[in-house]
Amino acid sequence: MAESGSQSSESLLFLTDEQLRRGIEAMFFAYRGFTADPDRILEQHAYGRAHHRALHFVARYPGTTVNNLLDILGVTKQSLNRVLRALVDDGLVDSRVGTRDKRERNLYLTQSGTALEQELSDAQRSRMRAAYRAAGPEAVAGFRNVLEAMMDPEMRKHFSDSKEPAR
Amino acid sequence: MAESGSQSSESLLFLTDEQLRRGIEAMFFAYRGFTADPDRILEQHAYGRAHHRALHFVARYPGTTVNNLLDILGVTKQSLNRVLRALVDDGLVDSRVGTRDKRERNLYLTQSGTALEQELSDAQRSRMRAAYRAAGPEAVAGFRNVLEAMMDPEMRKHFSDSKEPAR
DNA sequence: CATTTTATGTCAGTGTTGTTGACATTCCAA
DNA sequence: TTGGAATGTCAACAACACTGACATAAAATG
Repeated sequence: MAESGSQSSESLLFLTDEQLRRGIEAMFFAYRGFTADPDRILEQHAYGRAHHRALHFVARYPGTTVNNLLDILGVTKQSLNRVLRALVDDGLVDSRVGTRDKRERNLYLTQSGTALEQELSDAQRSRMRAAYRAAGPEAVAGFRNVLEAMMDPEMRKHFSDSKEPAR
Repeated sequence: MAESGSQSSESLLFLTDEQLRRGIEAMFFAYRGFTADPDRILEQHAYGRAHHRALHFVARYPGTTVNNLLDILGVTKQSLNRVLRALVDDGLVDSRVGTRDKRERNLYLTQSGTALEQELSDAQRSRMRAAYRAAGPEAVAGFRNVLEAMMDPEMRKHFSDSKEPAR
């Protein structure tokens, strides 16, 4: 991938504290933009980012268990449970007792859950698409490579597995 | 900047929802990694991310005013005030009545404030540097371009101005 | 000079999201 | 049958955001 430039990695990778600081601030400001659109939608439904994250990963892994979500989201079960309960009570998430292991709950989005997840997802994808277009194709690969390198290693599996999952 | 690839932008910028979803998850997981190291340090000092952000931008703009910080951080004055008061009370930030305009407060880091900010900054820069090194120089430019395009336009000024500020 | 606006600080109340700790239930597995 | 895993729930608490209201000082404006 890449390495199409004329200069070697070493000569370009002299990183001043100033350059790193700019990268840090870019993450800060960009993450605000990244969450801004979904936040506005969530507000209308009296939900927060925690609900968005739950909806996202239930949509991503239909039938996932609570424990799997806990691992991905990195919060306590009490915290996740509060959020999931609200979504289940409101009829956005269906929590079915596991067939193989009846202690587990398999989580699915209902029709209205799918609808909200789509609405949130569309908004977030729209901004991501615009940013990708503005930055250009090479930037997209670089963006993802830096982000992946910035993750905690344990999290990388959630990101790396199923490179292009069954579609 | 870039465009050194052999394919045109258009052919590479066919973005599937799947690719966009991966970008979204990359942001989510990477931001967690991005804040993980400072969070651990802050915990020991009974501070949170809000304190880190305040320290960062006071260090970045010594003598800045409360109003300017409010604009950058995008929180309410009550929220910022709580954080600033703690930092001032603990002797990490010096709040001096403005000379030109006495309504304003000019904010500076004290010696111990500088020390903590350095500690936090070092940790965060260290991870950023590692990510940059792992991803390579082309990735760095792409990373920053995508992030900048993802920001809300109003925020871009805080990021773009003083490209390489007086050093 | 009087009035208004601006910058800041503060108090009270509320909501979301996270945390610990404790305890109950269900059920797989040794 | 006992132990432990998976889940759910209750209570309490903390960080960090919010709104609304009010106070003070000083600049700006008429």
